[in-house]
Amino acid sequence: MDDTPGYRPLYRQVRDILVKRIATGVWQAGQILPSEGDIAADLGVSQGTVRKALDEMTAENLVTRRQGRGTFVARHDDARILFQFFKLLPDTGERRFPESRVLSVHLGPESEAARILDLAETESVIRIERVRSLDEQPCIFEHIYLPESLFRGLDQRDLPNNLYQLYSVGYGVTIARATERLKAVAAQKREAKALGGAPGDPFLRIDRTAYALDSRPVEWRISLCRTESVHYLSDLR
Amino acid sequence: MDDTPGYRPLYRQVRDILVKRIATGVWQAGQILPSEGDIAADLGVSQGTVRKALDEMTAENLVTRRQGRGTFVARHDDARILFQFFKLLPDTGERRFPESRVLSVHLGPESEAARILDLAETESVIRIERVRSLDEQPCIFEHIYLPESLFRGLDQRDLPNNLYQLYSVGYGVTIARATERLKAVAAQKREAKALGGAPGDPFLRIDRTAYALDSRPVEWRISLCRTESVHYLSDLR
DNA sequence: CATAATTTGTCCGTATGTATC
DNA sequence: GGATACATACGGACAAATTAT
Repeated sequence: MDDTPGYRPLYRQVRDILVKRIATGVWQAGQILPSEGDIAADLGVSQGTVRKALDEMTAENLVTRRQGRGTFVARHDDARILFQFFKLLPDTGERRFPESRVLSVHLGPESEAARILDLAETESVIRIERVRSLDEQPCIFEHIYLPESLFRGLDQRDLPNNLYQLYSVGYGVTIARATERLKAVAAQKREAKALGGAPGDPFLRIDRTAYALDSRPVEWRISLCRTESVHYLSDLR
Repeated sequence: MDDTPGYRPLYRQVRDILVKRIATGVWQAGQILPSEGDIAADLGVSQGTVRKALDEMTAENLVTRRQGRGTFVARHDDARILFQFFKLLPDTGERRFPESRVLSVHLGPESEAARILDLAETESVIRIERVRSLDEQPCIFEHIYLPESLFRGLDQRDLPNNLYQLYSVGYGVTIARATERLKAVAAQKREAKALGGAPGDPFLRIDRTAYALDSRPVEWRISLCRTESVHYLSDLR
């Protein structure tokens, strides 16, 4: 897609400028952007060019546009998380947001996490363990790793269900996209017990790396799921 | 998305017309479309409107556009299948197309498949079983169900590795998108043996329904995967 | 409640750039 | 070089939705 860094179309340069303004907090989550015309005048380009830049950003889920109202910086509200980042659904019934119960929060170096998060091996990492439930039924055992440098003090907080909103509102870190790698594995004793299964049961293991607006990896997450009555949904198009 | 069927923007009406021309074989896979200007003149709209319609179709992987050359109906070549429809990758090394070995082909009614494919319960269904390998290592046991009415004679053919290309070239059925539901399950004797595992081993079960251009379900596929050294890749954005 | 102003959505036309043949 | 086709950029006009007056 971008094999010629020597030349970037104007609308893409505009996009980069707008993304940077969001990334650096000039425009914050939920806030309204200036109108297309104002941005165009500000940057000295045509309204159509701004429009194309915003169209791209809409496709990337970075902004939402509403006719007659304006363009808004996308928020990590529950609805968005649910559709964009939470792919585990009950076999029957509605898509729901899972309840979370935190088991532990630790702090210290962790070499594997450091490698994935692109940190020095000795850098401190926040490690969270929690169990998530759908319909009062525990079904996900989750290990989360964060660079402490980006989320200082997060380990002292009461952790909400929707972590990505906390990253955004509390630390100015916006998760823009993620990559998940799935495997089927045999349940360990501890996870099995927490989810009401038996050791050796087949569990779905989701290995997620999440990236911020500037494309840096900022969260590593391992989710072990008991998929008796839930499934992972993937749309191919 | 389409909550007001009373009004469709012009560019979307144009899109629908163009999709129908592909679906009915007026323009076939791999063929070049008329230029934007010619289509615009033909339909009596501006070139910009045709452009927006084609932009949408590009995003849906229905056509590919190449500057200086033209717009082409997307083909189900190996590269496209590999990226759009085959999400299972080796843990280390390159993305590769799996080899396939057909175990059996049967023909007859099958109530569960009929339900998913939206057929009458008595309608005949083609059922294919095959094993797929990555790097000489069998890792997928696959059950495939097709409506015989759409694919008459397919059960008598030599089945190629790339089935979607056969659907397209041989039967004019273009797979446009698919939905996959993933679970972790315990391996059955037969599947385990075929893939070199043991009964009870955790296998990844992929339940796929694939839809044609007109949004009708035309293929149901269950893939059981031994994910020892491969994983399912899902990009969230 | 009606009207005006604002903002995005759609549609059109034109000119120029870039890639391909 | 020339012809063709898509890509980019600009500008204008009207429609539809929302908000302020």
